[in-house]
Amino acid sequence: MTQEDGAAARPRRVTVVTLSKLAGVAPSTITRALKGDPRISPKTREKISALAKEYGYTPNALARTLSSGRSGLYGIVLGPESNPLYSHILHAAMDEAESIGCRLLMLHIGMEQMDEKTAEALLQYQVDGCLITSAAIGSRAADICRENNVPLVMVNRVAERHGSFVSCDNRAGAGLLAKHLLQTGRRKFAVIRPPQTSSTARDRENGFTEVLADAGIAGVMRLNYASGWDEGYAAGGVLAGMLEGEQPDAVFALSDILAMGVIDGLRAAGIRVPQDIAVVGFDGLPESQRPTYQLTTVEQPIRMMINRAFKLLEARTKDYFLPDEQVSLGGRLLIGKSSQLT
Amino acid sequence: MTQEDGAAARPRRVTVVTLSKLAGVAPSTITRALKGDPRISPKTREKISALAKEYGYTPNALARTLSSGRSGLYGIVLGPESNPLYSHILHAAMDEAESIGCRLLMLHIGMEQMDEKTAEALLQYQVDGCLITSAAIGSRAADICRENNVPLVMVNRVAERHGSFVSCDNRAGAGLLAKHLLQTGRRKFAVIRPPQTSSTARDRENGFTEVLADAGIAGVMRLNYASGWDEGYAAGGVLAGMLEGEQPDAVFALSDILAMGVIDGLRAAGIRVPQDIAVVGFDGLPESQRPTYQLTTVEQPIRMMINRAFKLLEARTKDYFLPDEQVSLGGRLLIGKSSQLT
DNA sequence: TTGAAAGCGCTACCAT
DNA sequence: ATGGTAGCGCTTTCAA
Repeated sequence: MTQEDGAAARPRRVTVVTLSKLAGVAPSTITRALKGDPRISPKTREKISALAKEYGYTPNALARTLSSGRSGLYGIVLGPESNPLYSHILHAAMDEAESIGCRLLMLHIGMEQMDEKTAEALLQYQVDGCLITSAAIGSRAADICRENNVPLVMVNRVAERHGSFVSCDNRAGAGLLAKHLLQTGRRKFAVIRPPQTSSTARDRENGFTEVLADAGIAGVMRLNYASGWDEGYAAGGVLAGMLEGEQPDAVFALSDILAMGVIDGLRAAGIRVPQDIAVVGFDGLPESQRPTYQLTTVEQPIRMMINRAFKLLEARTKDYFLPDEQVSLGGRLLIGKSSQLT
Repeated sequence: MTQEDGAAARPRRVTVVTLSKLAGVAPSTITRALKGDPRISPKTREKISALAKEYGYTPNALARTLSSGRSGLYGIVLGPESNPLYSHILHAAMDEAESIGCRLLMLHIGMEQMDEKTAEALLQYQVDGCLITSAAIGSRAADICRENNVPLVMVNRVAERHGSFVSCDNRAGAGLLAKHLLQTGRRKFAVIRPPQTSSTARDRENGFTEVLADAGIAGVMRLNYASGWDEGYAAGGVLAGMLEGEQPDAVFALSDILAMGVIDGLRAAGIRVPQDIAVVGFDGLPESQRPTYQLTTVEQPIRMMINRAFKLLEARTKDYFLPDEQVSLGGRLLIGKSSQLT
């Protein structure tokens, strides 16, 4: 197919060759000048960058990838859209990507595992690495990545078998919540948790109950509910319907979005929060801090987590065989009116 | 750099050439066989696809793009993460992309305009087109796309000057809301709107007030508030503080997330919704249908909008010079308890 | 029905 | 300090 077909003969995009002819130098000189190679004379460099600007040259990232092996593209996999946490993670990732000059390929959203086909997209588009937040990765998909040296970093969930990850210190954070509830006089506890135990959920639950156990409290009620607002609301209704003697006076919902549902569910059934029951969550979503909730929770340092995750990824892009690295960052206890009134 | 450096000599990825040697045919035959070219004999085709499977061949999308011109990549630009609408749009777009076999490059999130640098990424990664939802595109960025024949389709906002777009019929939808409020006996109206008037906001506002005007109601109160929950909450407080005679008995918040804030703000100030004031929104977010809100609103047919948007994009990928096309889809009125009790 | 070869745009290497 | 050239992996003519 030549230039002459079609109604309008549109100008072909300007490439390094175009510029090289314009400047009367070799293509390689163009490349070097534009990427700031110190061996190029200031004069030549200036002439070339002037030309590049004038002709609106934009490098073709694909061609570059083909010859250099690096695409500047990172894959990202997000958890379900029903949890605002992932919107915030995505936003943080976008900002971080921009600051380090790379782009994000959206691969998957949802609770289900990332499938084989998605993993193949990682290869097809030659991503330099992939950020996995929450959604589990299928073993087949993980194999594909390993076989092809695509670095993977998990955020907000630990790698099941091996791999690098960045997480909030879920155990310690949950411990802070337990201590706070004990200090404010609560004695009868319930944990609302997702039925399938992710590492994150497990750590939060254990961190919570261990502190209680240390304080001599053993019997913690456990209720299984999927992790959305709707399920939390339903759980709130169930808690509200309990007999006087059975009803807990403090509830730890393993995520904020769940906790928000619990609060609404309790209130809809006439239970006062925090007077009758205190509710605490985990994540530190901005939504959970609205006046209607003022949720006591542990704030995950999302931006820092994302920053670290990209650092791990970048390092493994340069050297795939670096050993796995695990980063745990402390969360900050936010005390709101969902657990005490003053 | 040869294969021999590094600790482990990892196998080079299998390519068409690898397969061609294995099968004893030319590389072009591999390409043809794998893409189902009818000229290849069934026997050869089968042998080749068996080999491809056996050796785990994955085509390199970048190399393909370089020679064919099509990347199978679409850019996407989203509005601010504080509005769940965009999470739902993103999810719908992911599903649609999967069903047509392409991938999404996340370009920008937020209210600010998509900048020049982002537009350049469209060229660098040779995207086949770009979906713009809500965030305005800078004129410079639009120029870049036009000059380089990158098709653009807007969703949920009309193109300012020219360009294709898909939107919900905002005027008609808002009209439905007005009619409903009139039918349920409301007579004193307020519109809560964002200070900067987007086309979407304008259409909704006009569609609403025109129906009111037809019913002989002229004096509609207008309050300017940015479009998040927080601002809605503040607006609710302001409405609650109004004098008996001035207070409207029905409020149209131009988006659901804003309406949710308004409801919470009113209730926090002791105003009953819907008894004292009816509140309606626009979007049809799942969040707005929670028992705590049960918002009366107009549901945008998001999945269908996204489907149409991709169709427009695909068509313009094949022929950039197709005329602009505008699609408007009707929204569905959802009547909830935020506007009437029964 | 298949092969050969050119070329997409860029970079890296080896010369000079 | 700069030029020349091969090659990344795939597709697409043109030939056979």
